[in-house]
Amino acid sequence: MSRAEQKERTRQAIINAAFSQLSAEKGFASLSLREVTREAGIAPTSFYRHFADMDELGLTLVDEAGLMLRQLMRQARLRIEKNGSVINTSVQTFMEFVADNSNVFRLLLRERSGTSAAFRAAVAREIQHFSAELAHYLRKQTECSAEQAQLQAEAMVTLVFHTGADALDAPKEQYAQLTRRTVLQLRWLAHGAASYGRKSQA
Amino acid sequence: MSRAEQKERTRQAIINAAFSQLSAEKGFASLSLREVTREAGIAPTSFYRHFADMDELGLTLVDEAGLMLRQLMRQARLRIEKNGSVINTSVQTFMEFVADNSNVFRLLLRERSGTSAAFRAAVAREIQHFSAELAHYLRKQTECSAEQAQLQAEAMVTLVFHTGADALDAPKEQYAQLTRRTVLQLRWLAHGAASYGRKSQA
DNA sequence: TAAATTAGCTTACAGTTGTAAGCTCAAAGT
DNA sequence: ACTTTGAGCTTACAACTGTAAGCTAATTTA
Repeated sequence: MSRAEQKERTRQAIINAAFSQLSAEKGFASLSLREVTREAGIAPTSFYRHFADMDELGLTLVDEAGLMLRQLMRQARLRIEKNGSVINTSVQTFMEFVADNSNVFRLLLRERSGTSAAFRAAVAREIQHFSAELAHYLRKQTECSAEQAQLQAEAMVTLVFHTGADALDAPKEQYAQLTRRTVLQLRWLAHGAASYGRKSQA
Repeated sequence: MSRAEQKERTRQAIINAAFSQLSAEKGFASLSLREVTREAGIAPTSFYRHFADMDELGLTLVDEAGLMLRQLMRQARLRIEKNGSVINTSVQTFMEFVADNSNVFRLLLRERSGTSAAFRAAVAREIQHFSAELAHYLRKQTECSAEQAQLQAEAMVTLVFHTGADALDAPKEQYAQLTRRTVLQLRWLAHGAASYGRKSQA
């Protein structure tokens, strides 16, 4: 095995260890370098061969999470093309993502309002991509100004994220209801933006 | 000074010390008992005369924050009666609260998705009160079912909270724009809920 | 007035943390 | 074949954490 190959392998081991230690009870802030390296199977000080400090690891995790979000969008896009209903399919897909990758979603959710400005900015950027894609769809479906579409998309993402957060603490039996409620909220928003915008082109 | 009086005084000193150590860079989780007692002017172990552990202190802080939220609502109510515009006045009032009590708002914002289930529940309860009051107003203004009003209120609170979070990282010059955008989102929501609900009484 | 209570103190300990210094030894470069 | 590089190791240290044990002194109660 080549040297670079091995290095990349332990790097991934560190990342995986970090992700696996995140949970409902443990956020990134309370992760310790020693615990992570212990799980990754290396000595504490070897950590520095890969990351300058825990913050650098954290930003890497956020990037990976953002990547997953983008994959999620791709998946949603496919399902929308088959299904047609943008709102319903999107929310459904997102809820599945939250259920299947709760640790990843929790990371984004927490660091969005966390104690590191760099983390907050990183998460905000990832969510921004997400909203921009949604805004693109909205413009295709309902014709309106780019600014309006963006504002509407941001509101929708905010509502969906919030529902995702609720889902983390709710039993699975409630997912359907949570989804239903959110879909209704989004429909109101879409409906209101369309008709209200027609009256006054703000 | 009576004994109970003095005790209450240092209890408040602890609470104040804790609040003052919260900041953009430091969340409740990274508060240390020793630091808090140092600022409160007592010995570390004296802490236990007032709280069983840091969690108990934290829940107290959340309660105090909820109290401030309720005061905020009362203030908003007064201003609405004079001003008339529910949405605009509410958002305005809320943004002032965030600006003037950013540490308090940050506490709620963070612990809402924090690592302690008890904290999350406590924050959720406070926000629930907030939404319920708003729902009450919505029912008076636009007639609709209680369930619809509640759902609409929750969406509005979610959007306003999110804007508050954005405001924490934004320069004050942007507050006006943030407010304007949010008001627009809320109007869409209100408008959509009214007209969409008329078509299909969900 | 004598006894009981208790807020706050001092001292102490065991555990954890991040990270500096320097070694080993296998892969990569020349 | 010889040298250089560098991933991972061991050891070590200073800083900090929460909290247990027990004392002091002042208020409260009997």
